[in-house]
Amino acid sequence: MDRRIAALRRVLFLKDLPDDALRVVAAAGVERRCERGDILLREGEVGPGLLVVLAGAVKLCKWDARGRELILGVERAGASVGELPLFDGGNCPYSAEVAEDGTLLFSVSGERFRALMAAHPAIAAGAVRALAVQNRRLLEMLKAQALHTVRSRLAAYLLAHARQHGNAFPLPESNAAIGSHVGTVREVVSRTLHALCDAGAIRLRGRHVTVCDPALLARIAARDEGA
Amino acid sequence: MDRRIAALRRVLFLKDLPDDALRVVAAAGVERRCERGDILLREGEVGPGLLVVLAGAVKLCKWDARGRELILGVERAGASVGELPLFDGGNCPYSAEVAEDGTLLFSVSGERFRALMAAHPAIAAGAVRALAVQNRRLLEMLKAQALHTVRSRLAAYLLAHARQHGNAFPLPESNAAIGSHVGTVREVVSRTLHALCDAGAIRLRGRHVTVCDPALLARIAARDEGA
DNA sequence: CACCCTCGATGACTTTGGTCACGTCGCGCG
DNA sequence: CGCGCGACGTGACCAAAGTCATCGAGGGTG
Repeated sequence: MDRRIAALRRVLFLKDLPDDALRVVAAAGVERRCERGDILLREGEVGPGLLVVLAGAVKLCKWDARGRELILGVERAGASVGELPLFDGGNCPYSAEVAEDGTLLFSVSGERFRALMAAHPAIAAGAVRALAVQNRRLLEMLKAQALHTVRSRLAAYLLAHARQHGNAFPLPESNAAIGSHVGTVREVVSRTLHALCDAGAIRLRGRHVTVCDPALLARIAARDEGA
Repeated sequence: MDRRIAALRRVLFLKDLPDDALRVVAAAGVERRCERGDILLREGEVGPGLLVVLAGAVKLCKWDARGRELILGVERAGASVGELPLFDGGNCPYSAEVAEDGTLLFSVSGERFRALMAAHPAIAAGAVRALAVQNRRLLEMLKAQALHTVRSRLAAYLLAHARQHGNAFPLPESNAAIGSHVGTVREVVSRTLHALCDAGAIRLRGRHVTVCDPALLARIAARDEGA
C-alpha cells in the first residue's frame, strides 16, 4: 500500500493530490504481476483505465504492417502508461508491452478514475502539464525522424544516455532495440556505431562505449553536415 | 468584438467558458493584422501569450539546420497558435509563420491568460482534451515518418484532402509545401504524384487531382507493400 | 514587349538506408 | 561435450529518396 502511494506520488498528474485522495486511489485499484512480453495495450483498442508501473519496465510502441517496431518510450516505476484514453475518451494510440520479467503494475478502472478526476481539479491541472511535456517530446522525436539522419539520431541517443550515466557505459539494449528507438534496423545500428567510432566521436570496445568527443557527438546529433 | 467572441468559442480549451468570462478574455487582448511571411513564434524563444487566429492562416513548422522545413499544421480561424508555453511555462516548441496576407490575430498576454486559467477550471479541463488530441495527431505523424514511405504519406495526404473536399480537387498547395507536409522535397512530390497516377490510384490533369481508386489509395496509405 | 520570378517536370547521379545471406561468438542445456 | 539459440558483424546488393542541373510554362511588372 505504501509502495502504491509512493508510486502514485511520482505520477505527474497525481502528485498534487492531497494525501487522503491519494489513499483513495491506492485503495481503488489492484496490483498485477507480469512477465516480459505480456501485452498491456493494443493500439486501437479501448483503454483499460489507469495503469501505473510500480516496478519493472513497460515499452510503449507502434508496429507497422510488416512488423517493424517503433519504440515511443520505456516507462519505469512511477510512470503511468497509456493515460491518453482517460483524458479524451478515445482508444489507445499505441501498444504497450512488458519489458522485464516480474514487472509490477497497479491499475484503476477508467470509471473510477474519471470520477476521481471530476472530484479533484488538481488532476486536470497536472494532466495539462503532463500532456504538454509529452507533446514536446513527441515534437522532438518527429523533427528528428523527419529531418535528421540515422547517424544523427543515434548520436542523440548516445548523448542522452551519457547524460544520465556518464561518458562511459555499456550499451543498455540490443542493437535491435536501439534500432526501434532511433527508427531503423539492427544492421544499420551496428554499422552506424562503427561509423561514429571512425569519426572519432566515441570509442567502442565490444559493447562498451566511451564518448571521447562529446562536442562532436553533439554536433552530429544537432545538425547533420560536416564530420 | 463579436468576431473575437465567435472565434474564442471555437478554441478547444475556451469553448466551455461562461459568456461573461469569454467577454473578459475578448476585452483583454488586442488585434493585429499580418502579412504572409511574418514570423509569430520562433522555436526556442519564450512564448508571446495566447494567439488566436480570427481570419487567414498560420503555418506551424520546424526547420532543420540546412533550411529544410517540416510543417506541423496550418491553423485557421478559430484555432489557437503555440499554446504549449501557456500550459507548461516552457519555450516555443516550434515556429509559426503567417501563411496568407491579411491574416488577423487576437492576442492576450501570458500573465492575463494564466490568471484566467486560475479563475476558470473549465479551461484546464478543455486544455486536457485539446492536448490529448494534439498528442494523437503527433503520434500518427511520428509513426508515418518513421515507418511509412513518402509514397504512403503522400497517399494519406491526398486521402485526407479528399475526405474534406470530395474525390476531385485541385492541389491546394505548391509541391514544395506539400513536401514540407509529408516530410520530403518538391521534386519527390512531383515524381511520387505521377507514380500514384501510374499505379491507377489517382488521375492527374495539370494540378487537378481525381481520386479514382480510393480503396487502393487507402491501401497505399496504410500499409506499404504490394501495389 | 522584354524581363524576371516562381513553379513544375524530368533526367542523371549520389547517398542513405533497408534487405539478404552468411559467418561468428557466447551461452545455456540436454 | 555438442547442439541450438540469440546477438553481433559484415559484405553484397537494391530500393528509396535527396541533390543538381536544366528546361519550359505562366504571370506580373517596368
